[in-house]
Amino acid sequence: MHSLQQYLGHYFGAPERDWSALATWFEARSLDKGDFWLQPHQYARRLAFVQTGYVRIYAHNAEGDKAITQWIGTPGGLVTDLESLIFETPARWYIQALTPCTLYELSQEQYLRIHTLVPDWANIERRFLARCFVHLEQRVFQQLSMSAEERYLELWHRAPELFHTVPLHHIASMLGMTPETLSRLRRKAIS
Amino acid sequence: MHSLQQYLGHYFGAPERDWSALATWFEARSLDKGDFWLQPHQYARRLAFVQTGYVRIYAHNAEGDKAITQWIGTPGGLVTDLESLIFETPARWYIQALTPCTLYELSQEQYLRIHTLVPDWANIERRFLARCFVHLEQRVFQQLSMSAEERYLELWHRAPELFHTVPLHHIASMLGMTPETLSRLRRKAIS
DNA sequence: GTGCTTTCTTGATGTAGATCAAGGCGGCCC
DNA sequence: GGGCCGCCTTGATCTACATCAAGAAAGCAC
Repeated sequence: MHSLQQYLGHYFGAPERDWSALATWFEARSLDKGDFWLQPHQYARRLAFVQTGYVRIYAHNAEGDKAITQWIGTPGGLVTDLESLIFETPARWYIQALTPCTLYELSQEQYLRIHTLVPDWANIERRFLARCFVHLEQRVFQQLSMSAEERYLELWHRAPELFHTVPLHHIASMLGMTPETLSRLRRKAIS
Repeated sequence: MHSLQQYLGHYFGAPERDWSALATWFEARSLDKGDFWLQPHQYARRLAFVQTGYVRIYAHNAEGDKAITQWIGTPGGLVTDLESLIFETPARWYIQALTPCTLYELSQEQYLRIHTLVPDWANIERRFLARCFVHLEQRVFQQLSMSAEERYLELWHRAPELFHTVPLHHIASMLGMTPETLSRLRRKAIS
């Protein structure tokens, strides 16, 4: 468990800076398991750092018969619907607590005023958004270049705690495979 | 064929603005078919708009035995290695001309000075980077939720000109399938 | 605790898409 | 123009992964 200030430093790429002033702008909030933090057609109007617990970001496929988990937010992670927040459009993602959660929320208005508090915010935000982009670029590349087994092993090494904290079928969905396939790959990896 | 100013307006989300001053900061450059605009371990130090021609952005898989096309840059599109440009790290992508190309280049130094020319550049750039992020988010979602055939049809509707301007095996790679599969899907779609 | 729901596993079978191999054809170089 | 090479297609075969179905185990409500 770390402090909000550490999360800010980590996410915005300046861990040595004093983020305490900005940290006071956030508000704590808790979610029960299953609660929705956001649903499609709402407007995001806020972002949040996960303090404890796990949330999944998902949407339905075009046919509407399957829920696709795009991402699982973990402690220290930031969650929002970026498109909705920045462009003030209706959200496209469900964001739902997979476990009881505590979050630190920042409203859109406060977010847009960070530059009055942090002089070089424009530069920090630029690097933050670029980091997010590069991360997704990497994910696209993985999906184009790796097998289901390789994707599973990569996640297992990067975030092993996920596998005993959230339902495995959501992990399978995020990795682009069925729960059965994930189950078999796990058995294979253990032996 | 459109002007650089139109590309700027389109990419930075302000088509009505007068971009002529910034446009003078760009330099024209041409590439022959097969030329590399960037290779891994170089530093990007610039970005470019494609005026005419097509470029592919690719990298080798972990085993090093396959080249994975991440993206094909088309006229009006912007190409760079964002991570290398923003964080001044060695590039990870090859960027290569698939056809003879003309580009408009902007150096990293000029890029970092745009804010002196465009007062609300911070906001424009923020929206630009967020747009890029959302675009990749959509791509990840497509790969998680759509079949090879659906991905092919989606690209065919969105960018049909690609299919008669660049080698199909690069398109197949970008779509996450083999050239044989793309060939069979094309035949199926025609009939 | 009892019952119900959700999750996970396992096996049997099906299939989308990969791989392997070969041939045609068009562009391009000399 | 002849020859070569890159590209695309086609067929045969293979396999990674999906689907379908069932049962065990664990969590949760009451």
